[in-house]
Amino acid sequence: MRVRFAPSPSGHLHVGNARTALFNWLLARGSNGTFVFRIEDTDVARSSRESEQSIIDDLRWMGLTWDEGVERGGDHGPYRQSERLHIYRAHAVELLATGKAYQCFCTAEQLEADRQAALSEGRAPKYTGRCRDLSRQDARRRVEAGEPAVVRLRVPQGREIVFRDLVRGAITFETAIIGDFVLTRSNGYPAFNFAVVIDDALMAITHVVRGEDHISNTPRQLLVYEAFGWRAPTFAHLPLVLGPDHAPLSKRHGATSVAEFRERGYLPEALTNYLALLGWSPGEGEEIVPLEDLARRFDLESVGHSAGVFDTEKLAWVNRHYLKVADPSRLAQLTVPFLVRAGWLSGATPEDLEYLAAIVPAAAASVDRLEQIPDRLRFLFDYSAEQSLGRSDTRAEAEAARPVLVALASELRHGPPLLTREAFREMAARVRTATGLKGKSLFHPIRLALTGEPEGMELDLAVPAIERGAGLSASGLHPIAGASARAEAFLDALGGS
RNA sequence: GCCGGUAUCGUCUAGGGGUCAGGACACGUGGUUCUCAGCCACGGGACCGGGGUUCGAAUCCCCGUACCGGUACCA
Repeated sequence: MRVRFAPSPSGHLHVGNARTALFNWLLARGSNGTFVFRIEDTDVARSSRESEQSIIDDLRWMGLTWDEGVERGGDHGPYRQSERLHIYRAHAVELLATGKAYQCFCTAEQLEADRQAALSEGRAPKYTGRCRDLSRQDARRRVEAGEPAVVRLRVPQGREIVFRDLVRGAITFETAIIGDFVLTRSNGYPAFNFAVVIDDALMAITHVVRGEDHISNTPRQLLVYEAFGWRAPTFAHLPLVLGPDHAPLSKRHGATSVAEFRERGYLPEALTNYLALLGWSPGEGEEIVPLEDLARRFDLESVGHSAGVFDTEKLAWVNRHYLKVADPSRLAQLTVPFLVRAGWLSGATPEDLEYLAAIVPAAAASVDRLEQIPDRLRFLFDYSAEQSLGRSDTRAEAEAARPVLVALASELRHGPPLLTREAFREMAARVRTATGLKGKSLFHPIRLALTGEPEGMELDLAVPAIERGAGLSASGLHPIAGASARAEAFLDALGGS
């Protein structure tokens, strides 16, 4: 089995296309097949190398590597359409020679007028065939005179084109509604339906798996295969990805590109897992299916037939799962850019990474995305007793809890650093004994004094994180005040008795 | 307009001539005796409409309707 993903490099990789790429990749991986990556850059105005590179980066980030294609090579290259122009030209000449295609000199204005006329008369707006019967001599003369020409396929009329779609079954089209479409544009570039067929045929693609928006291109492409006498591949059309309002997913729905999801801190395994289950189901209500399992179990027959709404909430839930099971040091690495952006880290030293690996998982377990981790770790790097007490409810609570704060400061002054959750719990128990307070009236003031925040992660996790951070020296991290210093500062800021 | 496709909780879906129509996300309630988040438990919530076939239709057939795609010298 040989499959391909062939995006046009005109922007970032959209999640809809990413899913198409994923399904193709899964098919190849699951069948020991070959995944070909081709770039369709014949629309010169919209294509760019930057887009191509970003698509490549996004595919690699998702873990979708290709066996043949751009930046990798292979026996069926080149893999960039702009480098295959000579191939399309030769094939256009071939069809011209056999009379399967002809040159057309109609101007854009004529074509538009024909179209309007057809529409107003309720006819199908297809090419009228004005140049269909021009003699070759005439055509050659006009071309030599410098008249711009396109090459059109001579579409046989009165035929029925049927193909068996692996997702939807038999689909039928009448050629009567298909006009003689353009194969080669007047600028010499091939049109989509022509280039695709030549590439897929020459690259020996066996299964064309693409979006549903290509269904009506399929009969045209089948006609091109037929004109060359080539055997057509098997087709499978995937349902589209929609936004919450059932319109095609677009920027106004929020993030739509893989790059954006990466930047917001979604893990690649979460995106691929989510995308695979949008339109395909493993069956028995399974929701978490890692990439390797997907490759083993994915099949086109159980791909759904209807378009799916991209649900960011569900993606977030999947991401949370992978965040919880992610390796701590990987998590630490992935969080670095976000901490740098927050201004709490310049360059991560191995020492910093070790520290982060110990604390980041606790923060990661309670957020949707990596992007939100700095906020959960704010208590480490951005402690300010004054600022905390600036909140009136915090000040009131702290004043009422002065005995706890005094006992806390005293315990911290005399005791060792609280490097473990046990050490913290024992210290808290001593404060409870000293004050006779427990529960909320004990712990909440401690939270306020040591983290500077009314909410946050469990204290027996937060406090050791503070203490370990305070013990760090000469690292790239923003300095972290220790618990004892915080308790003193908090009491100071609270003012006299 | 014409051509093609699609239709199960708000969303992703399982199922499929007789089921309490199952799961997940989201939502609501409760629990986790510091809080937020998380996590756990429980709860409400669906077969597009109309005909037909049948003892029986959400399931099969037909007709509508809605939505999506195409109808280009975009891909």
